[in-house]
Amino acid sequence: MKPPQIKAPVANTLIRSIESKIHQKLTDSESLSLNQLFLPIQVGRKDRIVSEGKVCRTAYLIDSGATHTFVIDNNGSVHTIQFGFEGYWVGDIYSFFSGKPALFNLESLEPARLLSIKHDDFEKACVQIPKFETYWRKTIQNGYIGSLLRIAKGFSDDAEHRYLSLILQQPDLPSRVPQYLVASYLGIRPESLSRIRKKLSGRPVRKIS
Amino acid sequence: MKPPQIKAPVANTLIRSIESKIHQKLTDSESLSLNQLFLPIQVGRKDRIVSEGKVCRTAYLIDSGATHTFVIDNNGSVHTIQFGFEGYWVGDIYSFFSGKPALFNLESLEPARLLSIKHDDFEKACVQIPKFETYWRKTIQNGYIGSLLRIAKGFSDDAEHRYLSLILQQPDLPSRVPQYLVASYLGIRPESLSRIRKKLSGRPVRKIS
DNA sequence: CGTCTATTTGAATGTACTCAAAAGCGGTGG
DNA sequence: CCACCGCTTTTGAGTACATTCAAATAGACG
Repeated sequence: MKPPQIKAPVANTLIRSIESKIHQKLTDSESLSLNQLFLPIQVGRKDRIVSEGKVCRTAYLIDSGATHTFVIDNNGSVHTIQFGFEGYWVGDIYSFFSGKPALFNLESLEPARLLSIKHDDFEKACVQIPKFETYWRKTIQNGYIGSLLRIAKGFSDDAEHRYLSLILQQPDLPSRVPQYLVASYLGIRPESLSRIRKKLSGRPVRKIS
Repeated sequence: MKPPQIKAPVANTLIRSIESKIHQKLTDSESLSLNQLFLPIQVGRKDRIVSEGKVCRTAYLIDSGATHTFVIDNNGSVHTIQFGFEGYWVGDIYSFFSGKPALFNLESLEPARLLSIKHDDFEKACVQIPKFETYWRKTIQNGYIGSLLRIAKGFSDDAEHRYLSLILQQPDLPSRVPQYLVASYLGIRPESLSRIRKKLSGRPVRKIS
């Protein structure tokens, strides 16, 4: 529950992420200030980072590793909202900003290094470093657009097409994420994804020798 | 294509929207500056405001009326991304910020009055009036959270439950939006929604046994 | 190696879809 | 005022895709 803190300096994943998104360099002073506000943490495999129903006023930028954000429905089924990889912001944005109980769960899929920032420090960063605020606005705008597109695609395409366009966009996803979670992201059952893959491969995956 | 401009002063829908969201009052000077950046426009019924594939660097705050944002898939079917009512921001956020062709279409459902702002003026507003920037960040954060929730709900619930929770949240929606568009929002065909409604109406809320 | 989890496969079921047509509703003009 | 027209909603019959339940197989890890 309480991940060990790391003493090592903040990786420049954060700085690189900001500079590439706002197309500007940060001054050394700005980088230093930001580094002081972020705290690197290390998590293991399948560690729960945020739990639905509990307040979490920390946001995380993934330095390395992978995570998934999900909800659990009345039947106990997992539904993946988002996978996170290097450079992704994860956490429960609702709880982070409102201070109310989180809507989603966040877990690591593999050992991961996260750059964490508390809400108060986040607000400070926005005030002290305007470039950071700009960076955040762009980040969240992109996230919003992405989720709208996902809604649109979810309607237009059947599961097979959704799977194909997913692995087209993120070819390494199947190798980093178990298949049943990919299914939960696509909104189908693991069995259905298995059948879709079988159909796409044209023959039983296993019996070719 | 080119809606008539209105000479009347900007309604205080904008000011009220900002003040209620940031929990602060605007000064007269701030209100005045904002009013100068927004241009009210009037559109009729079923007027196209933004078209997929065309750049639209204007955003709209609905003063009165209703809109819908949608995509059209390969089969020519309409899929509703969002309905807009009084106080909602509408437009293609992707095109607005990136300057690239819009991903979505925007149409009025009934005659509507919109407060429009061009991208350049939007940027000015963010710089000149920090409260506006805060307001915008909260607005877009809420939009993002809402779309994530919609994705989550879309998975967990079947069409009947999605319909029920929709009319629970927005009871007046069926009276303002044609049923086939409600269906397109729920991700089902009009025939299916008709059957769902029939089933729900045919079944008493509480069966006497 | 054995255990646990993940994936695959089979068979029956169900929900929403397609295609087709009828009925309802609202507005307009004769 | 009524007849007609276009659009929306309803209904019917057959179909497709994904689900559920159940079980076998494959893989990962200690």
